[in-house]
Amino acid sequence: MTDFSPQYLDVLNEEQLAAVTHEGKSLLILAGAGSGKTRVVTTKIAWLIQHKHVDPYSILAVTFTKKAANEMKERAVKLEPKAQWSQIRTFHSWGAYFLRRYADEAGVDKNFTVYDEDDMATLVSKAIPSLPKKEVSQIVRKISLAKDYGLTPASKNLELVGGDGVFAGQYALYQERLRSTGNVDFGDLILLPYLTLKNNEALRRDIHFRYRVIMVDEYQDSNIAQSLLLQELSGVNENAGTYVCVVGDDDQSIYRFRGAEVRNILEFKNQFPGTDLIRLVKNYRSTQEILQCADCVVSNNEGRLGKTLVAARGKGKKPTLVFLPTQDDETLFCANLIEQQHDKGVPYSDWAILYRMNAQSLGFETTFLHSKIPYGIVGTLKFYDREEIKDALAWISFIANPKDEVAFRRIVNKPVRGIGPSSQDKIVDAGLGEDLTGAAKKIKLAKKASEGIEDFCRIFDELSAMLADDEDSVPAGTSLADFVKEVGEKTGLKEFHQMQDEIAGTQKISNLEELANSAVQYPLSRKGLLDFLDSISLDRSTQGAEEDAASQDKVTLITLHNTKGLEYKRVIITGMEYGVFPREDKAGDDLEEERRLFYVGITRAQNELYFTSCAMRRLYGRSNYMQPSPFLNELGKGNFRILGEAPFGFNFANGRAAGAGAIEGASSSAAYSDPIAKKYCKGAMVYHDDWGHGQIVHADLTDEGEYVVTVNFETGGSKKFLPKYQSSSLLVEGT
DNA sequence: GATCGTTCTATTTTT
DNA sequence: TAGAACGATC
Repeated sequence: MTDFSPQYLDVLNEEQLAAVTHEGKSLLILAGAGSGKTRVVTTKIAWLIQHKHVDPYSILAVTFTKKAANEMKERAVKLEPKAQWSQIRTFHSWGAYFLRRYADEAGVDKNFTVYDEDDMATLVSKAIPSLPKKEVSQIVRKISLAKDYGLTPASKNLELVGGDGVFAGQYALYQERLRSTGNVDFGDLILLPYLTLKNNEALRRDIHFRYRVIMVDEYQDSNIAQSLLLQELSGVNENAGTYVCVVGDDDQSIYRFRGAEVRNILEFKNQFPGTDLIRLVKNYRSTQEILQCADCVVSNNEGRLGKTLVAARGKGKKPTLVFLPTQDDETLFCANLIEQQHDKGVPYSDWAILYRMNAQSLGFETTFLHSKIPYGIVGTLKFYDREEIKDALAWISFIANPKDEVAFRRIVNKPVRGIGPSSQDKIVDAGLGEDLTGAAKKIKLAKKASEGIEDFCRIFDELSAMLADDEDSVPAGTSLADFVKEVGEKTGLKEFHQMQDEIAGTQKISNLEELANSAVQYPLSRKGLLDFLDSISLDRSTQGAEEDAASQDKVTLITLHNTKGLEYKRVIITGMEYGVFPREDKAGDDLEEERRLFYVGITRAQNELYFTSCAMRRLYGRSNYMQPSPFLNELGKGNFRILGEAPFGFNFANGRAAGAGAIEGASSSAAYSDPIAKKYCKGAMVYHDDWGHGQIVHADLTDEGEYVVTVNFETGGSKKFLPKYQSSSLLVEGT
């Protein structure tokens, strides 16, 4: 490799280059939507290794989603193969890595698995008996939030998450019970590394010695605990000299309700003194018209650092706001629009339908099914949330860590082995904090139950015996898939779910097979099993759904939240009504977050953007008169055109609303102000040097924002022209 | 432990 | 409206 070959720097714009080559204490990159931030981060990693001779091993780059982490790693390695030695992973998977490596220091079992919210609920209801289910899930939410805020049961300010003295006690009981299982929950993956580092100076030194560069992507989505962890990791308050670079967009922070704290990004420069700020505002994704709307909307927010995106692409087509009578008209309008464009060669996969609530997808599904428009929904029933998958995973988790009370309870009596809740309680009480199979064998149970336990333990032993203790003794030609398959067979789960399949026509068996297949890349060992479980619990994403839509030419139905990081050629943001978006209980900071969500939605669109708003909508089985979303008034004067009739009394700064019933295919009546467009308008008769006489039957803008017309010639042919470049060969007659 | 009828409730969800 | 959740019953 040549010592100096940064051709990859040539493709960067000025700000991107400045961000890549920045040196100093720390850097905050404010990266607007579509501004090429992944390119900047990956190039920076490559540049540091190649040009600044930073040891790749000493670079840590964290993101929030597995998908983003994979993409970042892949692109960085492409630029600089040595980046494969850097740690590029999600915050939580780094936490899992840290906790396994320093399990003793952190006080967890090396073989821990990660509890999700359901598991947490089971634990809460066992740690605090006789609580109604509703309260249990409330407590779980509060505990999760507390951990996101970096709060322990002993923390003074639990009221930050709405917790009082009672809650502190409940949190403590849960925590005690959780520790006795040896497992961790999601919050622990951040909070425990933070606490461990904070209380262990020697370990902290080691870590500071190891990580010299730390980068965090999507920093606007970080929570307090993550910010605290970053401070300990980097040793910023101890002058450890680590270079910290965070990238984010305060305008795209949409996970406040889950503990994300915009203030992390707003106050970064205070936490990391000497921080430089670079803004990336050149947008390579959307047309100028779309970005204008986005900017107008988000400038209504007060709590922001402020930036205005600049379109690198053409002006484009004005977004369209469509007023419709009912939600059924809304789905029909979308279907017609998509179908109409499809007839003209626009693939279904160009389109995404965005909505605030999952419930809104239903109407679109029905209509699309009816119209035979292929669609895919992002983010519904997740694979790993399915009953049969959870059952199999509970068995696998229990074999990894037989102290796992939650997994034990889930599987011990499924299929029925005569071990009811009271027997389960007896076993768990006797064996809290130890191998529960051992405890189960020791204590005295009813005849039926003890026979069941014998059976259960036999299965456990047989399955455990399949796994190699160390990597060297893994038999050739095997994989963890063999084990997962055997879990289905031996435990009776397969038989159990086969019955369900026959009764309800479900896909449980094939789901179990799919689970086994996904384990094929892991070795048949204890380590392989833990890696497999980690890969599952740390990637609960709606994997594949987006790629699926593109590869199979489907319309994407998706919640606004789920669109973050994605882009589509044509976007329809639906349900633009007060009460739906924004919800009517939103005010202050919450309203600003809703507005950011709108901003995220708008900036997903590359070429075309539509908003739909209904005068009437069924909500919770009731029909309601709706007011247009106040956000529509924030789109900015003249930044969009209107189809349909705005509800009475709703005046737009923007002005003109088309007459009643004027709902039509959006591209057919475009009013372009450009003189060329005026001249070559729809209906005009033209003469072409080569093709003869004809008429303009259609006028539109291309993806690049160029004015394009379709001409039908007397000879029968039809052809598209860009008049801007054809003014001499394509003549308008009668002028 | 399964099934049926009644009652209640109702965002968003990277890990 | 629709689903989950709970209690009563077999």
